[in-house]
Amino acid sequence: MALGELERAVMAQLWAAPGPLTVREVHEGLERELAYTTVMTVLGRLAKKGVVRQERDGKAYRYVAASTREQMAASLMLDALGDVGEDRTAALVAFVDRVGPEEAAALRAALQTGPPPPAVIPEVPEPRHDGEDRGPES
Amino acid sequence: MALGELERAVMAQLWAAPGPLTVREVHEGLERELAYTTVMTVLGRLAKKGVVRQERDGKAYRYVAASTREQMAASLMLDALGDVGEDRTAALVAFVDRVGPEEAAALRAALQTGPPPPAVIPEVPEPRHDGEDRGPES
DNA sequence: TCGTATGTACGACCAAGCGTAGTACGACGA
DNA sequence: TCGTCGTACTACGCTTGGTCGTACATACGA
Repeated sequence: MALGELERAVMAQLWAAPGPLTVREVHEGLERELAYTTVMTVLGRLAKKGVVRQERDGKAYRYVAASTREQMAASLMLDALGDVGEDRTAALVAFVDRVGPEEAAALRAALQTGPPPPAVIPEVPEPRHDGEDRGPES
Repeated sequence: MALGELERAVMAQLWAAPGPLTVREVHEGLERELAYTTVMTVLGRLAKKGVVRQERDGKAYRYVAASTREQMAASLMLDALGDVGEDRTAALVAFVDRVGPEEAAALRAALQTGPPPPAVIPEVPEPRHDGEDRGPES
């Protein structure tokens, strides 16, 4: 589910906003000069894809991103990792081998707060949940 | 640089093979019934994208993947991570929060063999290079 | 030498997705 | 009633990926 250029710009608007935005607000927030209907079409398509939600507000709609920017990035990373098929380990090695030191530190920290290295793979693959409320896990 | 369905199938063939393959070999290795020229076109397009290399072999070409499956997956993961913009840390947290225990273990191991946690972020963001030979870094 | 098999180069067609926008139509306030 | 705001629907051009066909070169056996 790759987004196009304009779609990404629109998502950036939604992510940057403190709350749901109307089409008009997104339209005015964009750098480019675009027709109002163009933004509306894009928002409609994003809604159809499930990456944004429409909320009725009087006669207008307000749009809000269905998941955070970080969650979406994580999903894309998972997808990329899934493409590799079997040997995910090697892919992860190649990955950490190419991230910068800041990212490596972030990974280390995130892994420390996680569960201790399991001696045996537990039954349930996901022991803890705290930020998992994305809807369309297709 | 996302690949299509057929393109991924062709890449799977190339990755599974011990060495460079001719168009004919890829064609015969594919599950689907396709015209020979279809496979040739796809290989040509992959070559134009830089994900496969052509090597002359007599009158025929042989095709080989430009990078390993794991490197390509790592690249895609880096791309996804780059999309997030600023707060890569949060994205990485969300990522490790959703990988399975095996992947977490692989990440831990990879991070241990890596450089020690820097006390201060150095000037150059990428202090070490060892597996960085992908060509078209556009 | 000629036909056939093998390969490559190039062009073409179609479907889907994205960027862009216009038009039609309903609700609402001046 | 009329202009404004907002939505719904349609449309068109471009790019990309899947799928081939045709043309052309070349090697090889009859």
